[in-house]
Amino acid sequence: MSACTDSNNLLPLSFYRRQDVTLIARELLGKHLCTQIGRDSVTSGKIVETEAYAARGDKACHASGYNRTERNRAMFEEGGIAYVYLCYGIHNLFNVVTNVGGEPEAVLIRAIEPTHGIDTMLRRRNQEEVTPKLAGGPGRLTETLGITRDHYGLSLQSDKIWIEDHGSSIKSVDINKSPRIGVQYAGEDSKKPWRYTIKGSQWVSK
DNA sequence: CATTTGATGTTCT
DNA sequence: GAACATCAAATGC
Repeated sequence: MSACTDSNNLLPLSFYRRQDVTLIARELLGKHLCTQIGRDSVTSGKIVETEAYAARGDKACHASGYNRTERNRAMFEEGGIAYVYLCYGIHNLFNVVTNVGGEPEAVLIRAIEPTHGIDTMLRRRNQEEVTPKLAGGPGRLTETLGITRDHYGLSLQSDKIWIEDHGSSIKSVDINKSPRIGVQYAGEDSKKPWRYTIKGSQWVSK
């Protein structure tokens, strides 16, 4: 068993295939994102920051208006797979595809609190000690976990990337809601409070 | 400290 | 050719 804890904790496909992406984004807080890449040990951390995106009524979404492109094709699939894309020519950003097929919605994972495989994560990021810079921010997080576009479209029940529920759910009162980062181009939709963080966590991006 | 800039490569117009 | 769901290093106080 290569999982960081117990495969009984694996998030089921039914979690991803629900119709409310902002609910899923909030419920992903406190879950554990895990990877096992190549011959490296398992690396994982607790999700502390997410953002929701939807094709319907959200100009910030890559699939806004149900516009199909080569890049966003994974978002049109059934929920429960990875949508990874290159941002600013440098960074791979990792999203969880949600909802049913043909209804493109996704949750961008923006920060984790590192928990397992610390040595491997420090090596990947060329860091000496664990700080919020290690995995706080969507580009840092993928580098820390070894996620690249090679994992585009990969199932989140695969043995490379998966998400576990360790039983803690974050209460609504403990979630901060704010506008999403870097989406001014979306006009009015940039004001939607679809960025979610765990209140008081030192691990969220700055 | 805060703010600016340079890096980098797809995608879409 | 412009824009881009970013980051680290350099510069300005």
